[in-house]
Amino acid sequence: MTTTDRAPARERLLAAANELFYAEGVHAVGIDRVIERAGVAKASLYNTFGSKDALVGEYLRGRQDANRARITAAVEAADEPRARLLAVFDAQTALFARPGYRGCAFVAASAESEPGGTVEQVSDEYRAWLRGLLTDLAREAGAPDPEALARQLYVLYDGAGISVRMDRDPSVATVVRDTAALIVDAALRG
Amino acid sequence: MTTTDRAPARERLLAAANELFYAEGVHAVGIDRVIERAGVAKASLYNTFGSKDALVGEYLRGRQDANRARITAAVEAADEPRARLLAVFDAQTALFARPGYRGCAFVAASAESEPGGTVEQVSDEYRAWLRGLLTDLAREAGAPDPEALARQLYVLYDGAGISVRMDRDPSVATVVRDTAALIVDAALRG
DNA sequence: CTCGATAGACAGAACGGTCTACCCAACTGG
DNA sequence: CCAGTTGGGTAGACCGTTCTGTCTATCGAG
Repeated sequence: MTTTDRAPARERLLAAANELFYAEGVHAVGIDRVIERAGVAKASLYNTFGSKDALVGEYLRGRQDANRARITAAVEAADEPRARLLAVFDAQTALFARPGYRGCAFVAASAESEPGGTVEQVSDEYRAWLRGLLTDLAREAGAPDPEALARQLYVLYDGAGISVRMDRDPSVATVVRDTAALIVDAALRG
Repeated sequence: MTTTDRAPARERLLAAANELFYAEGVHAVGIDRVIERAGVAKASLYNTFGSKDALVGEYLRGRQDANRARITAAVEAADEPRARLLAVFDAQTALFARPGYRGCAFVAASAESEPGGTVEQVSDEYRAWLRGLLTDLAREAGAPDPEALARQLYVLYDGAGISVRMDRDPSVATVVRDTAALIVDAALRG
Protein backbone atom coordinates (compact mmCIF):
# COMPACT_ATOMS: atom_id res chain seq x y z
CA MET A 1 0.00 0.00 0.00
CA THR A 2 2.99 2.29 -0.38
CA THR A 3 1.46 5.18 -2.24
CA THR A 4 4.98 6.50 -2.75
CA ASP A 5 6.02 3.82 -5.17
CA ARG A 6 9.28 4.06 -7.01
CA ALA A 7 7.48 5.85 -9.79
CA PRO A 8 3.80 5.35 -10.37
CA ALA A 9 2.68 5.30 -13.97
CA ARG A 10 0.30 8.17 -13.42
CA GLU A 11 2.94 10.59 -12.16
CA ARG A 12 5.40 9.64 -14.85
CA LEU A 13 2.75 10.25 -17.48
CA LEU A 14 1.84 13.62 -16.02
CA ALA A 15 5.49 14.65 -15.85
CA ALA A 16 6.08 13.65 -19.45
CA ALA A 17 2.88 15.37 -20.56
CA ASN A 18 3.87 18.52 -18.73
CA GLU A 19 7.27 18.69 -20.35
CA LEU A 20 6.18 17.84 -23.87
CA PHE A 21 2.83 19.58 -24.06
CA TYR A 22 4.23 22.75 -22.60
CA ALA A 23 7.36 22.84 -24.72
CA GLU A 24 5.86 21.89 -28.07
CA GLY A 25 2.13 22.30 -27.80
CA VAL A 26 -0.77 19.99 -27.13
CA HIS A 27 -1.48 19.31 -30.76
CA ALA A 28 2.07 18.82 -31.93
CA VAL A 29 2.81 16.10 -29.39
CA GLY A 30 1.22 12.72 -30.04
CA ILE A 31 0.39 9.99 -27.60
CA ASP A 32 3.37 7.94 -28.68
CA ARG A 33 5.80 10.68 -27.73
CA VAL A 34 4.26 10.97 -24.28
CA ILE A 35 4.33 7.28 -23.44
CA GLU A 36 7.84 6.95 -24.81
CA ARG A 37 9.15 9.71 -22.57
CA ALA A 38 7.19 8.36 -19.59
CA GLY A 39 8.43 4.83 -20.21
CA VAL A 40 4.90 3.52 -20.01
CA ALA A 41 2.71 1.35 -22.17
CA LYS A 42 -0.03 2.90 -24.23
CA ALA A 43 -2.64 0.75 -22.51
CA SER A 44 -1.56 2.19 -19.15
CA LEU A 45 -2.26 5.68 -20.38
CA TYR A 46 -5.75 4.77 -21.51
CA ASN A 47 -6.43 2.75 -18.39
CA THR A 48 -5.39 5.69 -16.24
CA PHE A 49 -6.81 8.69 -18.08
CA GLY A 50 -9.20 7.33 -20.66
CA SER A 51 -8.32 9.71 -23.46
CA LYS A 52 -5.78 12.23 -24.61
CA ASP A 53 -8.21 15.02 -23.87
CA ALA A 54 -8.45 13.92 -20.24
CA LEU A 55 -4.65 13.77 -20.02
CA VAL A 56 -4.46 17.30 -21.35
CA GLY A 57 -7.00 18.36 -18.76
CA GLU A 58 -4.96 16.85 -15.94
CA TYR A 59 -1.82 18.42 -17.32
CA LEU A 60 -3.44 21.84 -17.19
CA ARG A 61 -4.87 21.18 -13.78
CA GLY A 62 -1.39 20.42 -12.54
CA ARG A 63 -0.11 23.70 -13.87
CA GLN A 64 -3.06 25.47 -12.34
CA ASP A 65 -2.27 24.02 -8.92
CA ALA A 66 1.39 24.91 -9.23
CA ASN A 67 0.59 28.46 -10.28
CA ARG A 68 -1.90 28.94 -7.49
CA ALA A 69 0.55 27.62 -4.93
CA ARG A 70 3.36 29.80 -6.20
CA ILE A 71 1.29 32.97 -6.24
CA THR A 72 -0.36 32.25 -2.91
CA ALA A 73 3.00 31.66 -1.26
CA ALA A 74 4.35 34.93 -2.62
CA VAL A 75 1.30 36.85 -1.41
CA GLU A 76 1.38 35.34 2.06
CA ALA A 77 5.06 36.13 2.40
CA ALA A 78 4.22 39.84 2.22
CA ASP A 79 2.72 41.78 5.07
CA GLU A 80 1.75 45.20 3.86
CA PRO A 81 -1.43 45.28 1.72
CA ARG A 82 0.27 47.09 -1.16
CA ALA A 83 3.16 44.63 -1.11
CA ARG A 84 0.73 41.71 -1.12
CA LEU A 85 -0.87 43.07 -4.26
CA LEU A 86 2.45 43.50 -6.00
CA ALA A 87 3.65 40.11 -4.79
CA VAL A 88 1.57 38.59 -7.59
CA PHE A 89 3.86 40.30 -10.05
CA ASP A 90 6.95 39.36 -8.11
CA ALA A 91 5.90 35.76 -8.44
CA GLN A 92 5.48 36.31 -12.14
CA THR A 93 8.95 37.78 -12.43
CA ALA A 94 10.40 34.75 -10.69
CA LEU A 95 8.41 32.47 -12.95
CA PHE A 96 9.66 34.17 -16.10
CA ALA A 97 13.24 33.76 -14.94
CA ARG A 98 12.95 29.99 -14.88
CA PRO A 99 14.73 28.33 -17.79
CA GLY A 100 12.47 27.09 -20.52
CA TYR A 101 9.53 29.27 -19.57
CA ARG A 102 7.50 29.93 -22.69
CA GLY A 103 4.48 31.85 -21.51
CA CYS A 104 1.15 30.90 -20.05
CA ALA A 105 0.23 27.27 -20.69
CA PHE A 106 -3.47 28.05 -20.69
CA VAL A 107 -3.15 30.61 -23.42
CA ALA A 108 -1.15 28.22 -25.55
CA ALA A 109 -3.47 25.28 -25.00
CA SER A 110 -6.52 27.44 -25.53
CA ALA A 111 -5.34 28.53 -28.95
CA GLU A 112 -5.15 24.91 -30.02
CA SER A 113 -8.44 23.72 -28.61
CA GLU A 114 -12.03 24.13 -29.56
CA PRO A 115 -14.35 26.38 -27.59
CA GLY A 116 -16.32 24.72 -24.85
CA GLY A 117 -13.85 21.90 -24.37
CA THR A 118 -11.86 20.74 -21.38
CA VAL A 119 -9.10 23.25 -21.96
CA GLU A 120 -11.42 26.21 -21.92
CA GLN A 121 -13.04 24.90 -18.77
CA VAL A 122 -9.80 24.59 -16.81
CA SER A 123 -8.56 27.91 -18.16
CA ASP A 124 -11.70 29.70 -17.05
CA GLU A 125 -11.30 28.20 -13.63
CA TYR A 126 -7.76 29.43 -13.26
CA ARG A 127 -8.46 32.87 -14.64
CA ALA A 128 -11.48 33.38 -12.43
CA TRP A 129 -9.37 32.47 -9.43
CA LEU A 130 -6.62 34.92 -10.34
CA ARG A 131 -9.04 37.72 -11.00
CA GLY A 132 -10.80 37.04 -7.72
CA LEU A 133 -7.51 37.05 -5.86
CA LEU A 134 -6.54 40.40 -7.34
CA THR A 135 -9.92 41.80 -6.44
CA ASP A 136 -9.61 40.61 -2.85
CA LEU A 137 -6.11 42.02 -2.51
CA ALA A 138 -7.20 45.32 -4.03
CA ARG A 139 -10.02 45.50 -1.53
CA GLU A 140 -7.70 44.73 1.37
CA ALA A 141 -5.38 47.45 0.14
CA GLY A 142 -8.22 49.92 0.42
CA ALA A 143 -8.77 50.68 -3.24
CA PRO A 144 -11.89 52.81 -3.83
CA ASP A 145 -12.96 50.51 -6.66
CA PRO A 146 -11.32 47.12 -6.10
CA GLU A 147 -12.87 45.52 -9.17
CA ALA A 148 -11.60 48.26 -11.46
CA LEU A 149 -8.08 48.08 -10.07
CA ALA A 150 -8.12 44.30 -10.29
CA ARG A 151 -9.14 44.42 -13.93
CA GLN A 152 -6.28 46.76 -14.73
CA LEU A 153 -3.75 44.53 -13.01
CA TYR A 154 -5.29 41.44 -14.52
CA VAL A 155 -4.90 42.63 -18.08
CA LEU A 156 -1.38 43.76 -17.31
CA TYR A 157 -0.57 40.30 -16.00
CA ASP A 158 -1.92 38.81 -19.21
CA GLY A 159 0.15 41.17 -21.29
CA ALA A 160 3.32 40.06 -19.60
CA GLY A 161 2.52 36.43 -20.27
CA ILE A 162 1.92 36.96 -23.94
CA SER A 163 4.84 39.30 -24.42
CA VAL A 164 7.30 36.88 -22.94
CA ARG A 165 6.03 34.22 -25.29
CA MET A 166 5.84 36.18 -28.51
CA ASP A 167 9.01 38.21 -28.06
CA ARG A 168 10.95 35.57 -26.13
CA ASP A 169 12.13 38.24 -23.71
CA PRO A 170 11.57 37.65 -19.96
CA SER A 171 12.70 41.16 -19.08
CA VAL A 172 9.15 42.32 -19.72
CA ALA A 173 8.38 41.15 -16.20
CA THR A 174 10.20 44.06 -14.61
CA VAL A 175 8.44 46.52 -16.89
CA VAL A 176 5.12 45.06 -15.82
CA ARG A 177 6.07 45.07 -12.15
CA ASP A 178 6.86 48.77 -12.29
CA THR A 179 3.73 49.52 -14.25
CA ALA A 180 1.66 47.60 -11.72
CA ALA A 181 3.13 49.68 -8.92
CA LEU A 182 2.25 52.83 -10.83
CA ILE A 183 -1.33 51.72 -11.30
CA VAL A 184 -1.74 50.62 -7.71
CA ASP A 185 -0.39 53.86 -6.32
CA ALA A 186 -2.61 55.89 -8.62
CA ALA A 187 -5.64 53.92 -7.47
CA LEU A 188 -4.80 54.17 -3.79
CA ARG A 189 -4.20 57.89 -4.08
CA GLY A 190 -7.45 58.50 -5.94
CA MET B 1 -2.64 40.23 -70.87
CA THR B 2 -5.42 41.61 -68.72
CA THR B 3 -3.88 41.30 -65.29
CA THR B 4 -7.12 42.55 -63.82
CA ASP B 5 -9.00 39.43 -64.71
CA ARG B 6 -12.19 38.44 -63.00
CA ALA B 7 -9.56 36.15 -61.39
CA PRO B 8 -11.12 35.44 -58.05
CA ALA B 9 -9.18 32.24 -57.39
CA ARG B 10 -6.43 33.70 -55.24
CA GLU B 11 -8.66 36.21 -53.51
CA ARG B 12 -11.35 33.67 -52.81
CA LEU B 13 -8.78 31.36 -51.28
CA LEU B 14 -7.41 34.11 -49.09
CA ALA B 15 -10.88 35.13 -47.97
CA ALA B 16 -11.81 31.57 -47.10
CA ALA B 17 -8.49 31.05 -45.31
CA ASN B 18 -9.00 34.23 -43.34
CA GLU B 19 -12.46 33.26 -42.17
CA LEU B 20 -11.69 29.64 -41.33
CA PHE B 21 -8.17 29.93 -39.94
CA TYR B 22 -9.12 32.84 -37.75
CA ALA B 23 -12.33 31.36 -36.45
CA GLU B 24 -11.18 27.79 -35.83
CA GLY B 25 -7.40 27.82 -35.87
CA VAL B 26 -4.76 27.02 -38.41
CA HIS B 27 -4.34 23.43 -37.35
CA ALA B 28 -7.98 22.55 -36.96
CA VAL B 29 -8.90 23.62 -40.49
CA GLY B 30 -7.79 21.29 -43.26
CA ILE B 31 -7.07 22.07 -46.87
CA ASP B 32 -10.32 20.48 -47.94
CA ARG B 33 -12.37 22.86 -45.81
CA VAL B 34 -10.61 25.86 -47.31
CA ILE B 35 -11.05 24.88 -50.92
CA GLU B 36 -14.63 23.90 -50.31
CA ARG B 37 -15.48 27.32 -48.85
CA ALA B 38 -13.52 29.09 -51.60
CA GLY B 39 -15.22 27.06 -54.32
CA VAL B 40 -11.85 26.25 -55.81
CA ALA B 41 -10.04 23.11 -56.87
CA LYS B 42 -7.25 21.71 -54.77
CA ALA B 43 -4.82 21.99 -57.64
CA SER B 44 -5.53 25.71 -57.86
CA LEU B 45 -4.49 26.16 -54.26
CA TYR B 46 -1.22 24.38 -54.80
CA ASN B 47 -0.56 26.12 -58.09
CA THR B 48 -1.15 29.48 -56.43
CA PHE B 49 0.50 29.10 -53.03
CA GLY B 50 2.56 25.94 -53.20
CA SER B 51 1.79 24.67 -49.71
CA LYS B 52 -0.52 25.09 -46.76
CA ASP B 53 2.25 26.78 -44.84
CA ALA B 54 2.58 29.43 -47.55
CA LEU B 55 -1.17 29.96 -47.51
CA VAL B 56 -1.05 30.46 -43.75
CA GLY B 57 1.74 32.96 -44.24
CA GLU B 58 -0.28 34.95 -46.76
CA TYR B 59 -3.30 34.82 -44.49
CA LEU B 60 -1.28 36.34 -41.65
CA ARG B 61 0.28 38.88 -43.94
CA GLY B 62 -3.18 40.00 -44.94
CA ARG B 63 -4.15 40.50 -41.32
CA GLN B 64 -0.94 42.34 -40.70
CA ASP B 65 -1.65 44.75 -43.52
CA ALA B 66 -5.20 45.31 -42.32
CA ASN B 67 -4.07 45.95 -38.77
CA ARG B 68 -1.35 48.34 -39.83
CA ALA B 69 -3.75 50.26 -42.03
CA ARG B 70 -6.38 50.47 -39.32
CA ILE B 71 -3.98 51.67 -36.65
CA THR B 72 -2.19 54.07 -38.97
CA ALA B 73 -5.47 55.63 -40.01
CA ALA B 74 -6.53 56.10 -36.39
CA VAL B 75 -3.21 57.69 -35.49
CA GLU B 76 -3.23 60.06 -38.44
CA ALA B 77 -6.76 61.16 -37.66
CA ALA B 78 -5.53 62.61 -34.37
CA ASP B 79 -3.62 65.87 -34.10
CA GLU B 80 -2.36 66.27 -30.59
CA PRO B 81 0.65 64.05 -29.72
CA ARG B 82 -1.01 62.54 -26.67
CA ALA B 83 -4.15 61.78 -28.64
CA ARG B 84 -2.08 60.15 -31.37
CA LEU B 85 -0.55 57.83 -28.82
CA LEU B 86 -3.91 56.87 -27.38
CA ALA B 87 -5.39 56.51 -30.86
CA VAL B 88 -3.70 53.10 -31.05
CA PHE B 89 -5.94 51.99 -28.22
CA ASP B 90 -8.98 53.61 -29.76
CA ALA B 91 -8.35 51.54 -32.84
CA GLN B 92 -8.13 48.48 -30.64
CA THR B 93 -11.41 49.29 -28.97
CA ALA B 94 -13.08 49.59 -32.35
CA LEU B 95 -11.51 46.32 -33.43
CA PHE B 96 -12.79 44.47 -30.38
CA ALA B 97 -16.30 45.71 -31.03
CA ARG B 98 -16.43 43.98 -34.39
CA PRO B 99 -18.59 40.86 -34.35
CA GLY B 100 -16.67 37.63 -34.32
CA TYR B 101 -13.44 39.14 -33.07
CA ARG B 102 -11.57 36.47 -31.15
CA GLY B 103 -8.26 38.09 -30.26
CA CYS B 104 -4.98 38.54 -32.02
CA ALA B 105 -4.54 36.19 -34.95
CA PHE B 106 -0.78 36.14 -34.53
CA VAL B 107 -0.96 34.95 -30.96
CA ALA B 108 -3.36 32.19 -31.93
CA ALA B 109 -1.37 31.07 -34.94
CA SER B 110 1.87 31.27 -33.00
CA ALA B 111 0.61 28.89 -30.36
CA GLU B 112 -0.07 26.30 -33.04
CA SER B 113 3.14 26.62 -34.98
CA GLU B 114 6.69 25.58 -34.41
CA PRO B 115 9.39 28.10 -33.51
CA GLY B 116 11.33 29.52 -36.41
CA GLY B 117 8.58 28.91 -38.94
CA THR B 118 6.66 31.22 -41.22
CA VAL B 119 4.16 32.18 -38.54
CA GLU B 120 6.82 33.34 -36.12
CA GLN B 121 8.47 35.32 -38.87
CA VAL B 122 5.36 37.25 -39.83
CA SER B 123 4.42 37.73 -36.19
CA ASP B 124 7.80 39.18 -35.35
CA GLU B 125 7.46 41.57 -38.27
CA TYR B 126 4.13 42.85 -37.09
CA ARG B 127 5.12 43.14 -33.46
CA ALA B 128 8.33 44.99 -34.25
CA TRP B 129 6.33 47.43 -36.33
CA LEU B 130 3.82 48.08 -33.55
CA ARG B 131 6.50 48.52 -30.94
CA GLY B 132 8.38 50.88 -33.20
CA LEU B 133 5.25 52.89 -33.83
CA LEU B 134 4.57 53.25 -30.12
CA THR B 135 8.15 54.32 -29.54
CA ASP B 136 7.93 56.96 -32.26
CA LEU B 137 4.65 58.29 -30.93
CA ALA B 138 6.02 58.36 -27.38
CA ARG B 139 9.00 60.34 -28.60
CA GLU B 140 6.79 62.79 -30.48
CA ALA B 141 4.72 63.23 -27.34
CA GLY B 142 7.84 64.29 -25.51
CA ALA B 143 8.22 61.37 -23.13
CA PRO B 144 11.51 61.45 -21.22
CA ASP B 145 12.13 57.79 -21.99
CA PRO B 146 10.15 56.91 -25.13
CA GLU B 147 11.31 53.28 -25.19
CA ALA B 148 10.20 52.68 -21.62
CA LEU B 149 6.79 54.21 -22.18
CA ALA B 150 6.38 52.27 -25.41
CA ARG B 151 7.18 49.03 -23.66
CA GLN B 152 4.55 49.72 -21.05
CA LEU B 153 1.90 50.48 -23.63
CA TYR B 154 2.98 47.55 -25.75
CA VAL B 155 2.48 45.01 -22.99
CA LEU B 156 -0.83 46.60 -22.12
CA TYR B 157 -1.93 46.26 -25.72
CA ASP B 158 -0.98 42.60 -25.63
CA GLY B 159 -2.91 42.08 -22.44
CA ALA B 160 -6.06 43.42 -23.98
CA GLY B 161 -5.73 41.07 -26.92
CA ILE B 162 -5.32 38.01 -24.77
CA SER B 163 -7.99 38.99 -22.28
CA VAL B 164 -10.60 39.45 -24.96
CA ARG B 165 -9.79 36.02 -26.28
CA MET B 166 -9.61 34.07 -23.03
CA ASP B 167 -12.48 35.78 -21.25
CA ARG B 168 -14.58 36.46 -24.34
CA ASP B 169 -15.29 39.96 -23.07
CA PRO B 170 -14.54 42.91 -25.40
CA SER B 171 -15.20 45.43 -22.63
CA VAL B 172 -11.59 45.02 -21.53
CA ALA B 173 -10.72 47.49 -24.28
CA THR B 174 -12.08 50.44 -22.34
CA VAL B 175 -10.21 49.37 -19.22
CA VAL B 176 -7.02 49.27 -21.22
CA ARG B 177 -7.71 52.60 -22.88
CA ASP B 178 -8.08 54.27 -19.49
CA THR B 179 -5.02 52.55 -18.12
CA ALA B 180 -3.02 53.65 -21.15
CA ALA B 181 -4.06 57.24 -20.53
CA LEU B 182 -2.96 56.91 -16.92
CA ILE B 183 0.44 55.56 -17.92
CA VAL B 184 0.96 58.17 -20.61
CA ASP B 185 0.08 61.06 -18.31
CA ALA B 186 2.36 59.71 -15.60
CA ALA B 187 5.22 59.46 -18.08
CA LEU B 188 4.66 62.94 -19.52
CA ARG B 189 4.46 64.46 -16.05
CA GLY B 190 7.62 62.74 -14.86
C1' DC C 1 -2.22 -18.53 -10.38
C1' DT C 2 -3.44 -13.83 -10.78
C1' DC C 3 -3.20 -9.22 -11.59
C1' DG C 4 -1.20 -5.38 -13.52
C1' DA C 5 1.94 -3.82 -16.58
C1' DT C 6 4.47 -4.29 -20.94
C1' DA C 7 5.39 -4.09 -26.23
C1' DG C 8 3.44 -3.61 -30.27
C1' DA C 9 0.23 -4.82 -34.11
C1' DC C 10 -3.87 -3.05 -35.77
C1' DA C 11 -8.05 -0.32 -37.21
C1' DG C 12 -10.23 3.83 -38.70
C1' DA C 13 -9.94 8.42 -39.74
C1' DA C 14 -7.85 12.72 -41.17
C1' DC C 15 -4.23 15.14 -43.00
C1' DG C 16 -1.11 17.41 -46.78
C1' DG C 17 0.09 16.90 -51.24
C1' DT C 18 0.25 14.81 -56.17
C1' DC C 19 -1.76 13.39 -60.22
C1' DT C 20 -4.88 12.45 -64.10
C1' DA C 21 -8.69 13.78 -66.86
C1' DC C 22 -11.78 17.05 -68.39
C1' DC C 23 -13.63 21.68 -69.52
C1' DC C 24 -13.89 26.28 -71.40
C1' DA C 25 -12.45 30.80 -72.83
C1' DA C 26 -8.99 33.37 -75.25
C1' DC C 27 -5.42 33.96 -78.58
C1' DT C 28 -3.27 32.35 -82.94
C1' DG C 29 -2.18 31.78 -88.06
C1' DG C 30 -4.07 31.01 -92.35
C1' DC D 1 -14.02 33.42 -90.35
C1' DC D 2 -12.41 29.52 -88.34
C1' DA D 3 -9.62 25.31 -86.72
C1' DG D 4 -6.25 24.54 -83.49
C1' DT D 5 -3.47 25.36 -79.67
C1' DT D 6 -2.64 27.02 -75.15
C1' DG D 7 -3.38 27.89 -70.31
C1' DG D 8 -5.83 28.06 -66.27
C1' DG D 9 -9.56 26.23 -63.87
C1' DT D 10 -12.36 22.01 -61.84
C1' DA D 11 -13.39 17.47 -59.87
C1' DG D 12 -11.79 13.95 -57.48
C1' DA D 13 -9.07 9.61 -57.09
C1' DC D 14 -5.01 8.44 -54.92
C1' DC D 15 -0.61 8.04 -51.92
C1' DG D 16 2.03 8.07 -47.78
C1' DT D 17 2.02 9.68 -43.24
C1' DT D 18 0.31 10.53 -38.76
C1' DC D 19 -2.96 10.52 -35.34
C1' DT D 20 -6.11 8.47 -31.52
C1' DG D 21 -7.67 4.55 -29.61
C1' DT D 22 -8.26 -0.79 -29.20
C1' DC D 23 -6.74 -5.36 -28.86
C1' DT D 24 -3.71 -9.32 -28.37
C1' DA D 25 0.00 -11.63 -26.36
C1' DT D 26 3.70 -11.76 -23.17
C1' DC D 27 6.01 -11.07 -18.78
C1' DG D 28 7.03 -10.66 -13.75
C1' DA D 29 6.05 -9.99 -8.97
C1' DG D 30 3.26 -11.26 -5.09
